[in-house]
Amino acid sequence: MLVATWNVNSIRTRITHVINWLESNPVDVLCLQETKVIDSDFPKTLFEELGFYLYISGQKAYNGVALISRTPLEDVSMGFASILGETKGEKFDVQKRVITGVINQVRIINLYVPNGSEIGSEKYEFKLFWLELLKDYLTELRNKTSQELCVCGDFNIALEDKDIYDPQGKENHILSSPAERQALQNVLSVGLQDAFRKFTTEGNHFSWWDYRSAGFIKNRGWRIDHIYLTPRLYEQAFSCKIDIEPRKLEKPSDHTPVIVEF
DNA sequence: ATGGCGAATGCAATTCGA
Repeated sequence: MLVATWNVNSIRTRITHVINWLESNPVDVLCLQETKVIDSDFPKTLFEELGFYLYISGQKAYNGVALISRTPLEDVSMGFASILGETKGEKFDVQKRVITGVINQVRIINLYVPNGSEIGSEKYEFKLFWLELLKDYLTELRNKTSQELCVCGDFNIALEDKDIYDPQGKENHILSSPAERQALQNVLSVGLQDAFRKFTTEGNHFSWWDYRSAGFIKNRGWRIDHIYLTPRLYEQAFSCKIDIEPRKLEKPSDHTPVIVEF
């Protein structure tokens, strides 16, 4: 089975790139982030014409996640509240950042982790708290089902220095501060491993490049889009790659897809 | 240190992303 994750930075702007990519990259499930559109305006038709099933959770202008699947998914749900209950999850679900569904007894979880803006800001504190809630969400799913988890998305965190083009001084930078890394490590402690790092240990592999200052041309990138797997699935994984080709196109997303095969 | 680029909103200029 092939599962991919891609922050498209607006599905309406990127629709042609995504459709073309799916035609040459026959994945079973594609996890999209930053669709930036309300559900009624999501461009479904082109996907449906290719035979895909769509599960979407969007909002106006910001955020938004979607699962594009070749076969129907089971037990689809949106947001933290669907798993953690209204009192714990509800106020966080105003921002559409979480969607999950099951295929072949594997639970795909598609996440758009908050960016955090600046260290110490209100949004930074929100990001750290959101990650605590994510741990509860994953713990609950681990405890109440025997499903293996495939946790995909834009995590907005570079976990190691080698995930940054120039890590010097980046401990004071959003996406790589010690508190963010610790928060993600805490999430992973529920029993998740980085599929990409099973196959590639060296640095200089990135999934996001800034539009500004010719970030991609200069390969000034960050690896912030990840696929994490529970142990049995991790054992079964036989490839995990970053496809930088879509980042070379006209009017690209600033992120590029990551694909796992298991 | 700052700003740079791109998208959405809504129709100019601002907010947000990472």
